[in-house]
Amino acid sequence: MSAKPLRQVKIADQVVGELQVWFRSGELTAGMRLPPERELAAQFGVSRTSLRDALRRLELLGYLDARQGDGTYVRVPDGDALSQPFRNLVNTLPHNAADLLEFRMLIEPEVAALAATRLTGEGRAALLGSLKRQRALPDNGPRLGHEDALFHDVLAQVAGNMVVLRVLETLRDLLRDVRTISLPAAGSRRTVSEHERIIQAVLAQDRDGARQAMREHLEDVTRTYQDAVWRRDHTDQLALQRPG
Amino acid sequence: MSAKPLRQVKIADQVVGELQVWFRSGELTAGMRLPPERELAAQFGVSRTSLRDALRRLELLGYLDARQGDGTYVRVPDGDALSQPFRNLVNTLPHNAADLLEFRMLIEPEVAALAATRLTGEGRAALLGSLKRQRALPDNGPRLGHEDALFHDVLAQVAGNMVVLRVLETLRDLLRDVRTISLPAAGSRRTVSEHERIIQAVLAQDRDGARQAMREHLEDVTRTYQDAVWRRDHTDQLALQRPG
DNA sequence: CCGGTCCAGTGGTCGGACCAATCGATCCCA
DNA sequence: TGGGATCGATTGGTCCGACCACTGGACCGG
Repeated sequence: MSAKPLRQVKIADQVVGELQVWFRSGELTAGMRLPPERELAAQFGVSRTSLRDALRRLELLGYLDARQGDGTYVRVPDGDALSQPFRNLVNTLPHNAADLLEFRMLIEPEVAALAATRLTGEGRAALLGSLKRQRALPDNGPRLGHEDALFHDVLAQVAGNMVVLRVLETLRDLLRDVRTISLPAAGSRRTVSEHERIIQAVLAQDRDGARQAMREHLEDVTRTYQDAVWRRDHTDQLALQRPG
Repeated sequence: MSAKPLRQVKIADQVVGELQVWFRSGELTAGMRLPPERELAAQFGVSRTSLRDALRRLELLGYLDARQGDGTYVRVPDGDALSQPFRNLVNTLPHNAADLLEFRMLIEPEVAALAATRLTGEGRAALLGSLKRQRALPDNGPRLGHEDALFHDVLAQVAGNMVVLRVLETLRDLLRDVRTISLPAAGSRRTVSEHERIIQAVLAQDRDGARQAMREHLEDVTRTYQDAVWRRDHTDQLALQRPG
């Protein structure tokens, strides 16, 4: 006679509910360590499987942080968790390099502009450190790609929006072909000098300058990439005709 | 000596990645049933535990629907499914809502600018149709939110970038509650007139004007939202002091 | 042709075992 | 005595095999 459950309530769901109640009671505050899984499972009267299921969900939503060999800690969800719908979306969508590149070109100049307005002492130090490491790089060495990614990451961090930071990371990951092709073609000297221009503008808190520098940098990367691809496709044709 | 892995990569994470590859290959379409868990686990060479872990994550994000006794089905996440797990997160932690609003403010002005440069006959018709419907709306009726979402969708469609379109859609879903707060506060007249200004700029293929109009519109929305929240929180305080 | 029954297959739950990472106490040596 | 290496207990991560709960469809009887 009562409402029929359209969806069988899973045990993990109930546990999630109980844990949320526990959270809201204020008894659990950020940084605290939860009891061990085996203990919690016994306490709730469920198997460790179901208990873990509940914990994983809360972890995915950013409320928990499980560390192997240590414990599970309470934390307050930040943009890291919120970025997941976007990351999954981009990862699931059919890959279209043009759309992804354009998307990045929409976002990142604004990120540079934001960074210029939100520069802190830490941010200044991080940017200078990145610049120093980039300058010390050997020409076209294998670490250029890594430092390049790191630079963009630091910049997004200075901008202070975790969601945007993670989304940009995902975009870069999906566009790694672009990087491996266009970076060597551009050469580390050119890349680093373009980065330097961006950094200088941010350090000067020149909002428009930072945006413009980043825009030109990305346009340059895109152009180099397209040229390199065009050249590769055409030399491939020639290579087939040559021995070796 | 090499980079230290800050986060141990879990098996379920890898499986999620492989499933995402499968998704975007187009081989899996909505409504399809996945192979049984036992079979999939064998196929990926992992235990059923880890495989289930991956499936549960994709289920939480709205990409899968598991039915006991039947099977696990592929689905395209609608706004509800996608935003529901995260809605609490947005509503209870203002910092997260701010990140999302800022993210939107980064993207959408550029989308408006893009739309202005890529306007086609179809796009013109769609925008005019949207404007007409918006004008015919009763003041603060229930359909205002719907038409508002539709307007932004049409605009992104005119801009012609599928990735950006879907990202903005997700953003709006996550911010749904924000909209229900700020829209009535602004009133439909003001909202529609701001939309109209954007549409006019796009129709005139005025790139900078469209960007600027959208930026001001979003700033207005954000300000209205913050005011409304501030007022709500403070009237809550007063309500506590009053009887009833 | 209809309705009920039964059964194979599927996701959900369980318990136990072992692996792997971490922390901290302990021990050893300079 | 101080510092560093070692080892063990603890904890989350993974695997396995079994069983439960539910569903859809085949089968059967009227």
